[in-house]
Amino acid sequence: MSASVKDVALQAGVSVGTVSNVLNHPGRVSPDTVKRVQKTIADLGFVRNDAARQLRAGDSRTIALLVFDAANPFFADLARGAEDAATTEGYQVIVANTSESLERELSYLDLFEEQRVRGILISPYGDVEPRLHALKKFGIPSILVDRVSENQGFSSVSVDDVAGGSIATEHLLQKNRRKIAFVGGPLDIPQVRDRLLGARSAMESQPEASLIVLETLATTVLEGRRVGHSLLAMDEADRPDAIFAANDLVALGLLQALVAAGDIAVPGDIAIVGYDDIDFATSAIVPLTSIRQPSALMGETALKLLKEEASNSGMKPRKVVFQPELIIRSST
Amino acid sequence: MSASVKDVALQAGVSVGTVSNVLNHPGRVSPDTVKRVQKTIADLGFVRNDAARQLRAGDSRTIALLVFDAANPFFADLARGAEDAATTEGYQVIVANTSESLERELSYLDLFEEQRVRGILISPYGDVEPRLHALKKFGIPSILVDRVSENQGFSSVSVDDVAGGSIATEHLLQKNRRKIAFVGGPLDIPQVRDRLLGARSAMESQPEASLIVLETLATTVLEGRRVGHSLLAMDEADRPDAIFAANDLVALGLLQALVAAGDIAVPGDIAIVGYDDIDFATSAIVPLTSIRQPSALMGETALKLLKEEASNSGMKPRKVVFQPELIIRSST
DNA sequence: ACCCTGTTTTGAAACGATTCAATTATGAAT
DNA sequence: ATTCATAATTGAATCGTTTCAAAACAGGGT
Repeated sequence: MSASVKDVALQAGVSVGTVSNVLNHPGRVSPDTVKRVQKTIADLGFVRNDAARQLRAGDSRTIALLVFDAANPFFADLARGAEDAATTEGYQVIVANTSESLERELSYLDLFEEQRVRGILISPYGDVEPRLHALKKFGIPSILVDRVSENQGFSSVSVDDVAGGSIATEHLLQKNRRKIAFVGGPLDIPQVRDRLLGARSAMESQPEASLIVLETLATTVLEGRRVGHSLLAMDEADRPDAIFAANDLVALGLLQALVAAGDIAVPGDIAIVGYDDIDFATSAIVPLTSIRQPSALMGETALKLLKEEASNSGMKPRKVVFQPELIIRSST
Repeated sequence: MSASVKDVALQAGVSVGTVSNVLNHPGRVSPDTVKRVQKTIADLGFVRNDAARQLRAGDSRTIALLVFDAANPFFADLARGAEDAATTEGYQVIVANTSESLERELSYLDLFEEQRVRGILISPYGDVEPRLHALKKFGIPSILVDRVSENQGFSSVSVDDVAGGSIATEHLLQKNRRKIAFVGGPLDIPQVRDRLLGARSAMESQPEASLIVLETLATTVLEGRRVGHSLLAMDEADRPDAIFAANDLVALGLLQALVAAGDIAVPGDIAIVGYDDIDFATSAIVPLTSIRQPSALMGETALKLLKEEASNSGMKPRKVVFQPELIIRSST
């Protein structure tokens, strides 16, 4: 159907080897020949078949980025960072979204293995380290983003979530809040767990303060709204006077539910801190205090680590940890 | 390095053809043999090489989705719709983001051509129809999303942006606003142009009302904020009393700038209508009136159209147009 | 025994690039 | 003229699958 390297060779009066060289090592070919072959390529509309290229050459230019919630702007920013870095490095990034399904997560990993991608950037949802180990043995390195390796087996780029949780909670305590609720989940997601852990450790400095945990099924706006409504239904005396939300989406959902009702003031009755500092936190109904993570920089860093690991498979895992930053706005 | 179909064949005591059949047409192979081969595959950790598969079989299972702003939740929703549909159809979607760069847009199209993807879903940024035509001739169909084909050459899934613009503007007029500003850009993006067109046509019913256009460089929160500040700097008498923003991101940016200043009330002094009805519109500082598009459904529909076109290349282009819906909230 | 009809299985021939050892051209130096 | 070193070109072998015509097998029915 479409022209192959052989057709080009025939038409240009050279051998297939020369055509391939024009494509991949133009320096080895005389300038005249390069020009002639390129003209023929244009005339015939030849387009190199990447499957054949990859089969023979053995290396892919594609890097996969696997996240569990592409709707979260935090991941969109992270992806952009990775993509920008990839473009300058000559790689291509494909983004896949598992929508918080372990099944999909594994099935995408299978796919990437069949495709022999050059490497994987993953913000894991389930317990995939064993699978990633197998991939590594197979020759496909992974970098964990927004999470550290459980057993030091992988390089990672993350933010100190324990510190973040602690900063957020300290801030609330400092504002004289004493009945704090942590809203987020599921709790087996490490990011969520660590943020909670940080919150707990901050609580220790204030023995008379209490922390309750309201677990959600996902860290989404919808779940936040759900919890918000359940807070409205609560007896006023029992209500917390502050909330630390596991991420901004949950925080925004809470805000929607609480503020829409009109009889709960933020931060008057309840102060709220979110996490991620997404763009929309600024323009929220009550501009949201949040913990900022350098999302694009994280994506960029992860890609660079991966690049090194891909070209030098014997490397020791490295761990880059960024520090989170408290951004104070009206919600506290 | 890794086991091939030949290794499996050898180890299992069958021919390579049989191994391939176990993989692709298990019905043709006796149950015993299937079981034996599958065990060997597991033992050897064989993973099919997709490049080889695609080279020989000639067809790819991959569909590309190319958008110009992955940070816009509208596109994230659209992508999710397409992904979900793809999974059930046995396809895989890879998402690529051009960040509003024509150069990147073309370079991704080149890449997809080399990869012989099964088809392309694209929300075009620049004038890519000629390029898409070439791809079609080459055997790669495209579906336009969120935009119709200029010359009827391609199937498309879109929302009637002219109607949307008109609905939004009528709503403002009905609220007795007479000095309306359209904020968005660049104006050569068809979506923006059409929304403006709709606004203009709605204006005709109110000759004494005026429409000014404040063009932005991109439809982002940042640009919205920039325009917002320039409005603040304006003489109060000259200020518009209503804004129709080309999308919700711009509207949220405007809100941030206007409301933060404190001396402009929304909707008191200026009413605002956005476009897309993203999740965050609800939880905005002033919940945003917006024009809703069925984003996930659009993605799903686009994928289905593509699937049909991929298996039957002679099809006439079809055009699916959804109707936009006005969602009224506090900002008007 | 033999024929016939399905089922299974086989294995060589693609697919379209890249690679690399071998060959040929080029031209400067003697 | 001849030699030699270097540059440019060749083309067969290879990557790991799938395909498909042909061969082998199984098991009734006569």
